[in-house]
Formats: sequence, structure tokens, C-alpha cells
Amino acid sequence: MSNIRAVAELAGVSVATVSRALQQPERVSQKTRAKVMQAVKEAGYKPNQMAVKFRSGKTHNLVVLVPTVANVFFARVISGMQQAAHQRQYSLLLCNTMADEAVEASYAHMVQTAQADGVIQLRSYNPFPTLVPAANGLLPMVNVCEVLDEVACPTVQLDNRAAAAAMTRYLLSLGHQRIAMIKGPARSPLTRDRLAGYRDALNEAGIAFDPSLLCGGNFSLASGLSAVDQLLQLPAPPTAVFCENDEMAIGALQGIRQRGLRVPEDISVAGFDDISFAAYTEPPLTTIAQPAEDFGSTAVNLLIDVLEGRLRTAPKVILPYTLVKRASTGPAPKTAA
Amino acid sequence: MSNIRAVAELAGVSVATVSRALQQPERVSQKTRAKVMQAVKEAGYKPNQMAVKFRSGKTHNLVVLVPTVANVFFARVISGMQQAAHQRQYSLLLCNTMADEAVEASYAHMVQTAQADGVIQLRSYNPFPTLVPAANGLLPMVNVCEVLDEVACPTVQLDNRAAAAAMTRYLLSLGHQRIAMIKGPARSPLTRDRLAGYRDALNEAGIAFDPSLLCGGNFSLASGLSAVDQLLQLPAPPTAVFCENDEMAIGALQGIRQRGLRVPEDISVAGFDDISFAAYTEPPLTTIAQPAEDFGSTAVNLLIDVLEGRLRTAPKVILPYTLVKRASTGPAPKTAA
DNA sequence: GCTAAAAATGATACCGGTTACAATTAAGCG
DNA sequence: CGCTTAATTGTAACCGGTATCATTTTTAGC
Repeated sequence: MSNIRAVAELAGVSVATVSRALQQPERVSQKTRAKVMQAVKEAGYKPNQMAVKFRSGKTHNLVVLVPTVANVFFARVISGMQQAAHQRQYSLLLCNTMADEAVEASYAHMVQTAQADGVIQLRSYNPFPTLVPAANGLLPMVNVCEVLDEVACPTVQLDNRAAAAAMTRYLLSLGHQRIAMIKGPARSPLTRDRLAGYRDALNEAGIAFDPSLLCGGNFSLASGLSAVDQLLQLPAPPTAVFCENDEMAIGALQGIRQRGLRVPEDISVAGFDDISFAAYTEPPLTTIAQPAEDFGSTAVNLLIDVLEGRLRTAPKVILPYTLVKRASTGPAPKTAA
Repeated sequence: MSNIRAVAELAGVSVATVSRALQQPERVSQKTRAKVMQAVKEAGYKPNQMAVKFRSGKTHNLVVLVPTVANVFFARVISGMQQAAHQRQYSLLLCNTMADEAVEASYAHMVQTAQADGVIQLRSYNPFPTLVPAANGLLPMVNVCEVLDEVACPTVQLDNRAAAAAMTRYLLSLGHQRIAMIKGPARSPLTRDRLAGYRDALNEAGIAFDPSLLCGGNFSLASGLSAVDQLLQLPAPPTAVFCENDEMAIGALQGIRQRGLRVPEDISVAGFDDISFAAYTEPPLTTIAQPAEDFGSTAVNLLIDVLEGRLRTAPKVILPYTLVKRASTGPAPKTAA
């Protein structure tokens, strides 16, 4: 690999001139520029980016902390990040944290050891007790999807509460009175907000909240199945099940089928996220669509803005949701009403 | 951010001593080591990894070229890569190439500009016409999943031909005579190999290959649906459909339902990959399970072995498949036989 | 106590760029 | 043509570590 000094010698100029010819061509005379370019070509010179990054102190790398990459929704978010990062000449260092705080901390370390300029956290946990704010007083971090409120960094999220309320209202409008909710992990703000929205809608409708209709899950297919199993064993089972994500809804569909019940005639099922599979279930799933790729691209752009000092305060971005009505939801059965 | 010189001054020793105290503690006296450690702690010193990487010429970064991150199967592979990389102290630079050769080439550039030590390519395209082999004569690249045969680098793949043959044999054993295949993109070696396996099994059974039962898809849900639509319009429709991946199979299930046919009574459906959703379709999908995470970890480990000169020749690893029998396949219908 | 060998430590070049500053050359103008 | 100013180009410091080689200190042996 040839270096800048070799090129300088080949072109018969100084290294500074070579550097300038490449960085600010207008600061160099036409003639020398041609000589330098010729030499660059001849030597097959490619500037060592490691040296550039080292010198400039900017790595142009962003650490992305994802609980599990192997999650359809996150995969879409990451896809959006990748696109935005590429456009702005940044690279993504992808880190699978398995929601392990020790692992997250170890990756967070990468910012402190100058391996990355900033972090995007997809989970509501701040791995940076000691993170130093940038010049503008902002942390070099963006929190996306599952958001912490107490951290002074930009955030990008859905209005989960409003979205869950909208879905619940829709189910109520179909005549459902006993609407169960299959939750995500208890500690997640996502769960908290969606549950709050669900309760908001019930309150509006004057329906008392029934804790027995609340069932814990962990966003996995299997947890949806086992949760619905419990719900169907209730003395007064629900006529609709609202799942906090599509995977659990798909698990629920399976569980309901296994008990010989029909969706939506006997029981309605709704999900959240609108993953690609949601349109292909039997029956197709009613759900809340989220602009997953936009989450990713927005997060990346915000982080880069912070890093490049373009931001003075930390924006709290809310992206829009859409209620997607498909065949998994229908009027509440007469008998059960 | 304090540097090594500040620590040296604080400890009253030279920078060389500080470096040694941290790198090879045994080469430093007990007393000085203590002094240095104290100073390190006091200064909150964290070695600048960018400087280390620059100096050593090793970035400990691996570029991963993925056609689309937002693919369940790839997501699992990436997950396995991440785990292995983390264990061996490497980082992954994730690149979404959208199967665009120009984009791939631009990312490949990262190796030549010293931003990464090697590349993992998940697609059968060599983005390195000019890539320089390492000391051991091997390219700093590993090809995984969809593999090129003409490249002199380690590869990790499934015996796609054998797996497809096994599935086809299974369908034949159920009495199916007209087995359709929904293919992936025509140029993909995956498609070529799986098609070959399918034909192998037909040959063995003495059944003539019928080109009208071959239908093109692109591994997406939608393409599976439209492909099955075509197949069902044939004068003599198939009694079984073997899809080259699970997404297309799920699309096919949907298409079959839309036409009012039952699976597997009227028609059997089989997939490939065993993504998590495959067990949750209606009916659950018969498919070929692949050790996706192992693909990722094996690829990473091989690449690191190449980079660290531990390999003298390029291994061609074949990972095992499993035929997973579920309810989407059943005996061929009597009438159609 | 003295010398030789071993251990510990220090001074400094180096990796490959960028950039401040100095030096040189070219251009503008009476 | 000589002088001032602007445009080019060169020299060398610098980023923060690592590693070589020289130097100093310690230990060992007699």
C-alpha cells in the first residue's frame, strides 16, 4: 500500500501539496494538480483512513446497540439506519447486546476509547453513566424506539400511548367489551405506554379495567401462544386480544386455532408493528403500522447532527402510526357480549 | 481525554514504561506498576484505540456485506456473526448493499483504505477484482450462504442440492407426482443448487421434469403468492409446491387459501430455512432447517483465522441441514394423482 | 567490594496523514 | 523594472500510541 510520501516523491512535490491537491484542489495550481493526480493514479494511492481518523479524532463510526438483531422490526430499523449512515458517510458498528447491561456497557466503551463517535441505543437503558457531553452539552447518543425520558439526548419514538388507545377504541367500536392485552416485558416503557393507552380508551368508554385480562409476554411468538392459552382458560374469556407486538399476535393466532376457535368470529386479534408477515397470517392481522426505517434514518441523522454540532437542544421526535385494519378483527360475538 | 504522556508525567515515569505496564505487566517492576496503575486510575486514562489501530495497521473491524438486513434469515446469520466477533474482540461494520454491485464495491473499498481488515460477503458476487491476497495467499474475505465457487477464499454453506433433494424425496414419498418449485432469483447459486437437487430426486423417482411446474420468485412473501397463483391456473395444477425459502412458502399458503383450497388436503407446501415464523403458519410449515447462527459464527471465525495467518488453505465448510416435517405437507390427494 | 549479566527504564523514531507557518514564486501596478 | 500583495509550495510539528535501542539500575557470583 503506497503512502502519501511515495506519491509526493513520484510527483516531485511535497506531501503537503499532495494532501491539498486531494482535499482542496482549488488551493493548488492547475499544473501541479495534474502532476499529483497522475502520480496518485500511477501509485494506486488510497489514503489510509485510519490515519485520517486518528489525526482528526473523528472516527465516523456509530455504535448501534440492539437487544437482538434477529428481530424483524429491529432489522427494518437497522436497515433505515444503514441507509442514512451511508448517505452521510458514516459506518455502523452493529452490536447485539441481548439486553445485557454489561455487554452494553462494554460496547459503550467504544466511544470512550475513540472507536466510535456516538451511540444509538434501541433500548431504554443508558449505558453511559460517565459519558461526557459534547461541546453543545448534548450526549453523543440517540435513543430510539424504546425511549428513556430522563436522558438528555435526542429521542425518536412512536406515540405508543395514542396508538394503543386508537387500536383499543377500534376494538371497542366493533362491540368488544372484554378486551385482553398481551404485554411485553414489564420494565419496558413500550409496555407501560401501550398499556396506558389501552386503559385510556377503556376509561373513555366507561369500561372497568380488569387485571385478569392482562397477560405478560416477552415479544416472542412462543410467549404469545402461551399467553393466549391462559386467557382462554378464564371463566369469562376475552372476545378480543390486543397484543403489544405482531410476533405475539401471530403466536396468539396459533394458540386460538389449537383450541378450535375461529378468528375473528369467536375472538378478534390485533397486533402492533405491522411486520411484513402480518399481512400473510391466517387471517391477515389487524395492527399498528410503524415507520420502522424512518426510525432508523431519523436516529442516525439526529446523532450525526449532534456530533457535528448542528443541534443546540435535544429534539424529541414522534413519528406517526397508522391503524391497519385487516381480517383478524371483527364484530364481537353476540353470545359473549 | 487524557493521554499516555499525561499518565507518564503523573506517575513520574516515561511513556514507554506506562505502555509496558499496561501491555506486558511482567516486564515492569512491582513498584512502578503500582505507581502507573494509580496514575491511570487518577487520570481516568483510556488508551485511544484509534491510535493503536493506526499504529498496528490492524483495525479489528470486519465489513459485512448483506443484500438486505431486513431479512429474517440474514438477521439470524448476522446475529451469529456478532456473537463470534465479540468473542474474538472484533467489530462488525454492517453494510446493506441491496445487492447493488456498485454499493458493494464502495464498501469493499473500506478494506483498501484500512478501515477494515476483511470482508464477509453473503452474496455470490466478488466485489474485489483488485483485492490483494494476504501473506498466506488467501483473500481477506469469506463467502457465506450464497457461495461463489470460483473465488479462492473460505466459504460456508449448506449442501443446498442435497437438502432440496431430501425435501423432494419426502414429497415424493407422500405420493406426490406433480411437485412444483417456486425458485429464487435466476442468477443465484442457491436457486441453481436447490433446483438441481429437486431434479436429482425427480430423476431417481423416474418422473419427468416438467418446466411448467417451475415458477420464478425473488424470495419475498409477495412473490410466493403471485407464483402460486400462476401455478394454480395450470390445466394440471401441482399437488405439492416446494418453495426455495419460507417467505415464499408463506406467501404461497396465503395464495392457496385465497383460492379456497386447503393445505395439505388439496395441496402440500414446503419451504426452506425454517425461520421462526415457519412453526406458526396455518398450517405449520414443513421446511429445511439451517443453522443460521452457525453460518455467521463460522464465517467470522474463518475470516479472523485468515487475517491472523492461522490458515494455509481456504476451507470449504458445509453445514448440516434438517428436514423439519410439519402439517403443511400431507399425502397427495387421490383425485389428482 | 567488584565485575558481569540481567532486569528495568528512558529517549525517541515511527505509523500516515493534516495543517500552521515559513518560504518561494507569480501577479498587479505605477 | 522594482515593489507590494496574492497565490503556491515546502518544512516540520502533531495526533497517541508502540517498539527499538541505549542507558541506568539491580542482582548474582566470586
